[in-house]
Amino acid sequence: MISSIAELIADRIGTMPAGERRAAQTLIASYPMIGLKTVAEFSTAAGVSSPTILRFVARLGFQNYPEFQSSLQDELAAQLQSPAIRTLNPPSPGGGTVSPMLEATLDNMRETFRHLSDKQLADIAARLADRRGKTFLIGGRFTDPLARYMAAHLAVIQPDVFHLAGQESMWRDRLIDMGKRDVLVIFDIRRYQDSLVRFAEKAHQRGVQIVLFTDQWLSPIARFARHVIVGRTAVPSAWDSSAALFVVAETLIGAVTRQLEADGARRIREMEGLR
Amino acid sequence: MISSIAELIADRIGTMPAGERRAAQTLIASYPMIGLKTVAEFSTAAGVSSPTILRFVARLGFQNYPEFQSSLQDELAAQLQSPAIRTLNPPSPGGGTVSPMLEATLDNMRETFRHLSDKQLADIAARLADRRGKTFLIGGRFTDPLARYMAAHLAVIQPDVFHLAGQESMWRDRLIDMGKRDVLVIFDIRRYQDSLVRFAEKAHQRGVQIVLFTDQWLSPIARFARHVIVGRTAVPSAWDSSAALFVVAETLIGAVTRQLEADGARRIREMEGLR
DNA sequence: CAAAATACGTAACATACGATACAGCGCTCC
DNA sequence: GGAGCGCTGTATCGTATGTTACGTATTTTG
Repeated sequence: MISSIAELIADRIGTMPAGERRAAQTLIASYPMIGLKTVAEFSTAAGVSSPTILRFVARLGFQNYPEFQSSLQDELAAQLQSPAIRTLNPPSPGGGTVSPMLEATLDNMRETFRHLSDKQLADIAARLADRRGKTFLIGGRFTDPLARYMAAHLAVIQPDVFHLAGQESMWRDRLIDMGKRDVLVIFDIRRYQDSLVRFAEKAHQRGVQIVLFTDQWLSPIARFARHVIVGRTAVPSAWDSSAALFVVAETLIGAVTRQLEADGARRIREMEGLR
Repeated sequence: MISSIAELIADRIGTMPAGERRAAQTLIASYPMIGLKTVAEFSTAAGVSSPTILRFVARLGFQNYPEFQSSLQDELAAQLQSPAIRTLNPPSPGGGTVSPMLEATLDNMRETFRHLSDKQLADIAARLADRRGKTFLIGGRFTDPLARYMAAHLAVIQPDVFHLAGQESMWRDRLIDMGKRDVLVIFDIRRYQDSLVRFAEKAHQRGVQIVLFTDQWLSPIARFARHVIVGRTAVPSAWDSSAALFVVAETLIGAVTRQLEADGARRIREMEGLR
């Protein structure tokens, strides 16, 4: 059952030639506004020629372009009347792989933030923004990209941000640079890595403040951590989801940025200048 | 402060002559759809002549009818971007001041998945699971961690998965290994990196199938991409959010895993054995 | 009540828009 | 490697659309 043009496109995009597919993607990207404009505007937006646009709408089953536009308008009108509508992506029943995953992820995030107070986040942000020490970030097998992501952003707004990459021996040697003014951000979810635990313990012994991102079963590193952020990870998949932790990380990045606004803005401008 | 055309009309409808007032009322009655149609349709719907419609829009301050329509469209687009979800979603229960960051992120994900059909994801998953070629992943300055995250997972369930890291010259040389059976997954959001665009173009010329993760402004790489995934990135922060793309990536990882279940399970067991 | 001013519609006009014919190109399949 | 097919863009065409001029109707004002 196909009720919306968006579904129609999704259904047939596979059988379309390259040019028309670009038209389809462009339309979906800013659905449905582009389709309400003229053929010329649509075509330049998609980077194809006008006839390709017309062939595209013809392939969707419309006799001409105005008919296509009317159809889009009707859809929009219906949508505006009952705002709760879900016509774009019907709640894929049964075998649908998307919705359960998305729903679970959204739930995870809500749950994660429910157990996370503003004060906690503010404290951690303040710690990360306090520039008397250095910031180190590291993660496990699947979570190291989160550490990198956070490091990439923090490094823009402040100096002395280091992502610990490569071999274990590499970053173990960096311990010598770490002291009690420094912060170590660790991402560790099941199955917890021994190497990370050992590393965290040694860092802790040196007085390093540890901020731990982990799952609801708590990495053993929690023992040594000054701040623990617990993210829900359960999703209907063979893998655990790090999405909730990712969002917390982004939130923290935003908070730290705000705190360093004065300094940060200058740094960012300087960096822009350097590029 | 007048921000919408509807307000503008309400403001001036008192000073309008009879015919134009009828036009105004007709427009308000089925706002804004009638205004997107032709002058002729508008005029018959209002029971007046075309020139009256034109005088009406002129009185509102527009130079001509198309300009008026564009304005209506912009308004609609803005309305669609921040969906009525605000009204659907109870404003964060529990009284806790949940960060607007989280709300925006959740909205972004819902919006992102609204524009993403099951079929589209299934197609991409099938392509990634098709093990006749290799899979390469790469990302931009802030999105490369997403590429790494995806690569880390895919590499567990199938061979020939490569994350392209390091210097531009490094991965440019890998082009020689790429052919038309191979897939290149690229993450690229504003501000789009020239180096990535060039790389994508060369890969495309070699017949490599490109899967692009980008934002709603569409990286120029969309030109060369076989599949384009559009994620919303707007959040109340100095940075754009990649969280929606992250969730899509996780969803894809899950889908590919399911498709490779037979092979994948064996591989995973073997790997466990090796650890 | 008369006269002027304003409002409105009819009809002619020009433009910009969608549609089409055709040629070049790349791709696939013998 | 060659022949055929399908896709795409350029250029052209017809037309629907917005626009304007002008005459008639209606209201307003002295």
